Amino acid sequence: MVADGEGGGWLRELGPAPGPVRRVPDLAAAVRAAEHAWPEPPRWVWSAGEDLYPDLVRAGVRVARCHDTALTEALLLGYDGRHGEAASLGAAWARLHGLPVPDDPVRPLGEGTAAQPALFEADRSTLPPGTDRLAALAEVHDDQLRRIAALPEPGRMRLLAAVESAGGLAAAEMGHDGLPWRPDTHDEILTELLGPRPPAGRRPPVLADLVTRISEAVGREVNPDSPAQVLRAMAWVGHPVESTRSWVLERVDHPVVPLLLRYKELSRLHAANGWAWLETWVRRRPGPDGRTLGRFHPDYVVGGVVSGRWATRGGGALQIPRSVRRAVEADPGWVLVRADAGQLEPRVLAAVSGDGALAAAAAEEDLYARLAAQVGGDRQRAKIGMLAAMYGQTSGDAAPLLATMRRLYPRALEYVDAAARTGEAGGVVRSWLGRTSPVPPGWEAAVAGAGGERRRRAQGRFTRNFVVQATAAEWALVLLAALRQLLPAMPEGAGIVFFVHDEVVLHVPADMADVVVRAVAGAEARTRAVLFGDTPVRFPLAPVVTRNYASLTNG
DNA sequence: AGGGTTTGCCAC
DNA sequence: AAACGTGGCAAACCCT
Repeated sequence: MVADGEGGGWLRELGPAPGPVRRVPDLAAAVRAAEHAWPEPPRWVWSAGEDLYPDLVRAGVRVARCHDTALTEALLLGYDGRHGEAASLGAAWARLHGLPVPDDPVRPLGEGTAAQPALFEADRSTLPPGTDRLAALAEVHDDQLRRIAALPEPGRMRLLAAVESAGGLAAAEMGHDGLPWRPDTHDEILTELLGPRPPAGRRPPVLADLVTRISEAVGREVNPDSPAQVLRAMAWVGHPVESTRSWVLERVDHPVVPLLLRYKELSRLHAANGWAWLETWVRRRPGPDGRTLGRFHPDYVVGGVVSGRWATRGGGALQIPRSVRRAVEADPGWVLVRADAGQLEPRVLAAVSGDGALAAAAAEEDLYARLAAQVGGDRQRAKIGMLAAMYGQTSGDAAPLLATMRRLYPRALEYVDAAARTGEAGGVVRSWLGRTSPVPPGWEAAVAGAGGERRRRAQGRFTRNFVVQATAAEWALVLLAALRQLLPAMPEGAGIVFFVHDEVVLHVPADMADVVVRAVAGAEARTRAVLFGDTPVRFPLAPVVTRNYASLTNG
């Protein structure tokens, strides 16, 4: 599929017997028809779903599957150690023809709730003018299939490309539907904690009061937003500190400390998720009973993190603080279905390393409790030991615990230790499906000079964590893809509305909650089987039906 | 005035 | 308890 920038486009069936080029005046209508007319929906090949699919979704069209050449190109380049090279259709095509490779188009930063651009607006393919875009796309697609087939494990990369592409679909759909967000509840939370909303640019009353009390406690004017001024203030009152981080201040016994900590907490809320955020990111619409309903529309970036986790552009969707989650509430007559994969990373390590003892613990609902029994300590210490093994922590409490871990879970520890050694030596490691770690640019020079040994160890911690985090990220991608397939037909706006690393939230009519919960369970089973076959490791999702997000959030 | 860097905290 | 992985983001800071 190629769009013409005016709502239409060109289609051509690929495969053993390629069909003719079809010019269609209404791309959305043609896609909708194809999704229904064929015995099985097609796998759409397109050059950047990020540009195309949001427009289709806005036009009311959803597709079952796709092959996104930009996302796939980035995976294949990364596999070859070429992270960061341009991955657009124009770039891939130029490399095939030995031509100068254009940079990828720069995407605008998050646009908040501003009006969306016109249908199928931008041609960001970066192909030279006059190039037959459909032919170029087919050529790049062919080439990608060949490169995948030539890999040592083609099936894994084929799966990774498929779920990365499906992630692109899910991201656009979630961004469109949005997370149900009550502006009135958010405003109540802010007013409770900060006082009434101040005029723009002014501090809310509670913060202004704290500034006064902080200055009084110190004996001179202090702007608590300025780390430099706070450092000077602490020295002035006889408690010099090396930084103003809250865990450093917490250890200081002086009356100004509680005031500073309270100020930090509240000013963070005001700056990051205050009234300005609410205006920018939550689109309001009238609801029943005169209430105002809202939607938070994150702009997800699939594969935006080296490990394959998603990022977001603007709005901070992956860091919604616990204090405002009460504002996330299902519409009247609807419910939220929330499912998060508890202890995902140690379970992933158990599955990929094939460590029998760790897999036995990972067969349980509470992995850490089982670990504690095996380690002969308490749950908290077992958890610290496991995290230390995956993050490469060596100081503090971790050292003796690590020795125990090495003895009890030799294969699991060897798996991450080997990854760390590879990283320290400047090598690359790969996730279960083949996502590949980057080597920092200028590596040889960086490790040759002063601080080189520290750089090596840092890279070792990165690759150690990469093999686990990147595989956990693809577990989540497979889950999203499976869930998209297994969900029943639902009314407009219902479905997956939020995703953060190891957690999905669905917003559905209340009478569909049961069938959705079953779909989640089915998606987990399918994900486990597709990735790890008949492993004993479980990935408990424990889907919960609720009206309010906060009521089920830990902590 | 404007851009890049530093600091610190939020999430997983 | 505090230096152990991936990020986004805002305000202060520093320089041109």
